[in-house]
Amino acid sequence: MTIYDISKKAGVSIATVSRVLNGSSNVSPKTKQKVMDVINECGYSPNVFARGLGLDSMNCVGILCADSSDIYLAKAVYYIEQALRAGGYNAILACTGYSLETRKASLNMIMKQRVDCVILVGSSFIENNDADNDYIREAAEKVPVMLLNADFDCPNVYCTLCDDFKSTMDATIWLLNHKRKKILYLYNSHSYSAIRKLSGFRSAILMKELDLDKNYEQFYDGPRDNIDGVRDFLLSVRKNHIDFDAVLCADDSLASGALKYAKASKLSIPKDLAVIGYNNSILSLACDPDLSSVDNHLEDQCNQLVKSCIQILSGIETPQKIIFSGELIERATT
Amino acid sequence: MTIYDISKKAGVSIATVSRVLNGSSNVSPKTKQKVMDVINECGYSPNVFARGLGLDSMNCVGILCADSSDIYLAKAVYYIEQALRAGGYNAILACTGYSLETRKASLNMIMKQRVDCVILVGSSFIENNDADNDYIREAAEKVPVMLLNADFDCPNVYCTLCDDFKSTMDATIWLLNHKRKKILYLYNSHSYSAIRKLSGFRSAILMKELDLDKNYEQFYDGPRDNIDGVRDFLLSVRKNHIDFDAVLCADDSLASGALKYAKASKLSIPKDLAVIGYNNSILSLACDPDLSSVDNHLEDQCNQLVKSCIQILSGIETPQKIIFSGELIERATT
DNA sequence: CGAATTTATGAAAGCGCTTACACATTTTTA
DNA sequence: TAAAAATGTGTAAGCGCTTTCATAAATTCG
Repeated sequence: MTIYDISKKAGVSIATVSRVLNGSSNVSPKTKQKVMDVINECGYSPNVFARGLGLDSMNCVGILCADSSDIYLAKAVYYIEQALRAGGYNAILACTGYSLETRKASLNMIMKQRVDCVILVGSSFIENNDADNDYIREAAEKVPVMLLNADFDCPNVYCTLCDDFKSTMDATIWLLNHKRKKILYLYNSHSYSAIRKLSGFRSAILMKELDLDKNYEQFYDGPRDNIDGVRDFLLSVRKNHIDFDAVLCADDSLASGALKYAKASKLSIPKDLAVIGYNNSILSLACDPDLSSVDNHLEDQCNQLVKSCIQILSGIETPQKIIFSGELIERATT
Repeated sequence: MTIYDISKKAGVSIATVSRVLNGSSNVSPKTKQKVMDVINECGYSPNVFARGLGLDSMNCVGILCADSSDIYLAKAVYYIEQALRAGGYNAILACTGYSLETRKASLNMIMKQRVDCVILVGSSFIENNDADNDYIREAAEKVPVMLLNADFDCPNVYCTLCDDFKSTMDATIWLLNHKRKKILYLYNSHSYSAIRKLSGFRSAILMKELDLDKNYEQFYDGPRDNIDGVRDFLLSVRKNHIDFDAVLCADDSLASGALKYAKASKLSIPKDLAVIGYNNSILSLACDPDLSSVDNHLEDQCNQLVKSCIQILSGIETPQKIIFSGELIERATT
């Protein structure tokens, strides 16, 4: 079933069929209807390859993320895929892992698929050493690059992010205002947003005219979903005589580990220890007690990102940076 | 940069370039090397559309799942995508939702993309009313259909699944052998695997010569990640004078809710109430106490599924059904 | 009402690749 | 050593679509 079959049945040329298929204006209503009827009757749909060859576009965008099984990234990928499909685009997915090399390889692979656009999900795509970000600049020379949760200045790169700096600062201030004296900041990534969060934490400390202390910025270097590992890590931190009455976490899984730590240390939550997570994922409700967490409006961010994406692909001008703000959801751990 | 450019630079015809690109045997080693050198030098890669047009294949498989943000499905999608890519295939992802209509629509959409194969992730794709599964049979007439976690007899359909019947039966028997008298089976789906699990539960009860009681098979009809909803649901079950000393759950999120229920009812775990989850996801470690859960070797299943998939696409004969067995991971809730 | 526009349609030339077929060259066989 | 077979390479015909350009038909205008 090709465009020729349709053109024959409808008694028109293939050019006309193609025109109605592509919504060209120069077709008379009668002809259009006639062709549409035949198309529906035959259940015809054009061959994507041939169409791609002609248009050099497949109505397809590439979604890259480090690890689509990470709860947070999985949510993001889901929202993005849904929004893309609602907008008439297909999504091809590639998980890159966290290393620069594998990311480059994945991006190349995706670009070869002639996607109309790539969406990079997660700030781990941006390296702190700016020279290492050339791979993104190169991609942006060919197609629009959308970044979720990262901030990157470059033509043809569009960012949608949460103001992690402010959210973390606010959460820290909130803790300080609620009588917490020694807040431990716990993080597990050196990505752009992780760094921004850390700065927010520091700024809050300084703003309250307290002293910065590196002992209160702990980096957990284990696998992301190893909750017991986080617990053990905090136990060892405590053993080093670092005393804290609150843990502010860059991620809910870390916070989940912090709760396990509290239990292992027989600390009462939130009396002896306050815990705040980040992302407000399902983990924050699976925990016991229910975890307070910073919600960064992921769904809104994803919808906005895709909206921008589709606008750009339609040739409509679009702001290069859209910033959402986070919100502390107070539950039983604060 | 097209195949013509390469052929000129290498001083051969485009047919020869195409041959080395496709690993045809009829090229002399010298020519092959010469062409490869030019290709590498120019960083050329063939246009996927043109190639697709010629071969009617894009080296791409479609992954369908109801909801890629579900922890379990997200893991599966991740493993599958990784394995596919390692095998040289691209993955296009579509989330279908749980209704038959949206599933059909998504499958149609994916088929139009001329994927070489579709992978249906999760037993929710199989309807209990067999006539409703015709949409899968139709798809299977065009491309191989791989099913994860479902059992479906049909030419060109290949299933990789866990023996949920046996796993659930074993878990039930385990509970009975450990002095639990009144086991509540809690589930939230009518999918194929959910039904299989339920049968496993019933078989165990019967095997121990106990009586089946519908009151001990409770269906939770809320959103999948609403842990508090599960808690409330169990509270209402209890209020109806249904007394139980163990909850066997079809999913970790249900089990997570059961733990919340225990806490709300001031029940001690596992003394007053034993809880077993299913899937052994990250939730089972975020819970308090650590949740016992049935592990169904998801990663192995996914790798096997993709292995089968690639074999089929390479024309190698492959078993139509591969069954893994589950394993109860005992933790603090039993 | 005839000339100038506008609108609707078709013919045909690509898009970049694969591959059947033809042909030239080399190797094997009797 | 000539005939047969195997090997290596090129030519050209698609694959199914989009789109330019030419042309025919309908509309507008002076």
